[in-house]
Amino acid sequence: MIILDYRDRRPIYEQIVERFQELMMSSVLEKDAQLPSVRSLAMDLSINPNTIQRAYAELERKGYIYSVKGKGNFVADNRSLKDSRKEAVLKKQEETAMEAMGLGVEGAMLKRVIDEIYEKGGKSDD
Amino acid sequence: MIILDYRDRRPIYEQIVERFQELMMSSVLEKDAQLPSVRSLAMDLSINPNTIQRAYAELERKGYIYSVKGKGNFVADNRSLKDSRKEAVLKKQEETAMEAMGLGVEGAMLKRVIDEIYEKGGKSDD
DNA sequence: TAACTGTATTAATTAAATTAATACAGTAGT
DNA sequence: ACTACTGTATTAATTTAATTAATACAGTTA
Repeated sequence: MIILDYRDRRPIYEQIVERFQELMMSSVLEKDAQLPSVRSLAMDLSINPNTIQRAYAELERKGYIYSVKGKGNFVADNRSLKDSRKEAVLKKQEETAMEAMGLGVEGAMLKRVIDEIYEKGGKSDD
Repeated sequence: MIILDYRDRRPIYEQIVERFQELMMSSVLEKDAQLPSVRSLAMDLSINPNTIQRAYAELERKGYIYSVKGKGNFVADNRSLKDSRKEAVLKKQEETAMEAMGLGVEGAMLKRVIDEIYEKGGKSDD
């Protein structure tokens, strides 16, 4: 479920946070699903439990999970988080378009990429 | 020309590298333009010259600049680098579209963002 | 009670970025 | 030749953050 990249210059706990966010935002992990326990995931990844603890604390701080002492960590209601994510994606789209324009890439080219992705995904919107 | 963000968790030298890359990819700095000297930029930013040295070494390694001992550092011929950047931007566009699709954002919405950016930029492509 | 779960805390270790202090070498102008 | 710039290289010290280690305490479940 989680794969660490030690060449990545970002800290381990951050990689873990991001990976779980992806799994939750893409609905692979759904509301109230239980995350691996701090100690078991630490064993799996061969790292210190404190590092998992830190990652989970971060996920909770951001509202992605909630924890119940003695029971475990669980995926939070993430509908509002998905909405935030949508906004962030649109901002990312703006940045991409800005840079593309600066490089002389035509807008039509970007649109073509979008069409390819959405066709593959089985969706059609226009 | 360069502004450092000390809250940014990325190292200073990396911020400097990225900022110069932006300036060169957007043609604000053109081929053979001279960069500030190692020592003067270090003074301006109130940091150690070694840090600038490292940033410039990185820029040279990546092919963005060339250095002439005794004279200074200069913007390299960056036509091929701009081509690489175009490819990277298209890849970024793919990722954005993938995530957007996963979140249920319609492709038409992404295209609308693109149109807005390109209109503002004075360009028209379709 | 045993075996899980999460949380908190403090200290030690590790790794990387940054600074500091030099030294050496090429260029340009006087 | 001298001065004042430029880049490059090197070594050590400092600083900061991530990670590990070792515990302790608390709630859950059977």
